[in-house]
Amino acid sequence: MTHRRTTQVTRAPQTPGLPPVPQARVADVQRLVIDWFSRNARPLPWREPDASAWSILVCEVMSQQTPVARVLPRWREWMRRWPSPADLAAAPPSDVLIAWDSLGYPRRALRLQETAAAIADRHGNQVPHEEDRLLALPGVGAYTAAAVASFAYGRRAVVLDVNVRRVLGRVFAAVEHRPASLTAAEKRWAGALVPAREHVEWNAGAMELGALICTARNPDCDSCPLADACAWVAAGKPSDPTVVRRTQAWAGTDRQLRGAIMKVLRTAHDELATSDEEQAVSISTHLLTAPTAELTADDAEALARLSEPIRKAIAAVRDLDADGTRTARLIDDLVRDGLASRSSTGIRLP
DNA sequence: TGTCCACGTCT
DNA sequence: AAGACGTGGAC
Repeated sequence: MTHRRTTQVTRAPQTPGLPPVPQARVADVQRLVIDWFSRNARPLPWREPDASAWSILVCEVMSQQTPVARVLPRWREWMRRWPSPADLAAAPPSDVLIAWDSLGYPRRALRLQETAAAIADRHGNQVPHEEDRLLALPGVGAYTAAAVASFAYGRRAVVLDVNVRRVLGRVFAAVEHRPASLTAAEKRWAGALVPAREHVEWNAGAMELGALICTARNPDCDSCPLADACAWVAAGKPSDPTVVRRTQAWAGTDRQLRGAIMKVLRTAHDELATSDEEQAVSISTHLLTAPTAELTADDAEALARLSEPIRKAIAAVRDLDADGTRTARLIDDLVRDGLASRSSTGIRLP
């Protein structure tokens, strides 16, 4: 501990629920996080010094909503195939969606390709440095723009994801969670905590701490470098009764069924793309949407000609919607949103 | 086995 | 500005 006066506070604006923080505490916490990160950072490829800004942007978009372990193999494949934005912009969307695999939220893949085209066309194939220009790219919001500015270009940015918000909230405000929506006031408050130097290490370290130690459910405070400095620990780790954990409905939702339809299209395209014929990669809409009772012997033969993975993917769709009416409607939506396209013989990836 | 969880962007 | 958006692994 420093022996500076602990009554000295930052110039952070007064923010409801977010206390002013003594400067000395801030300096201690910054040092602890940065030192911890230097010893405990996972050796991820996008953290290598030679990682391109493009590779970092791709990683950040993939990592939205998705754990590192699932991102890693797809990110490697993407970087091998599309090492620059222009490479991705030139790829067929079907290849992009297949390479996205089951990362989830396939719209992110399409937006990433739109972003690649924008960078190739308007930014000389170079990922922009400025947060406001990054923010203008499709699929890039406040978090991703700040993360790229910080991690790819070393700019002093306020990187606030749910991990950082949770760590800062616990350490400085003794609260278990932050409310769902990120306000401008909270961003200003957090911005006052970003050090003038080593801000990249601070940003990355706070995220890493939130991901590995200061987790939402079972924080490993025994291993935490901030345990002695943590207001939440000092307060006895109070749980916040106002926090309602949202449990998204999943079973029976359109999202679930859409995912199953997309899996059919990916599987079919991947396995059947041996010729240029539309027919080869299309799946008869009828096989997906006909009520089970109306499937004919011809339909059964058509199914039998397909490979087992495709049949299983189709069966998954039919299990979720034996009636076929929802499937038909969702296929319309997918086509409208550019995730699928119609051909003379059925439905396929765009 | 299922239930819970992750949590940024867009509209 | 609350809700939609996908998936698989942890518990």
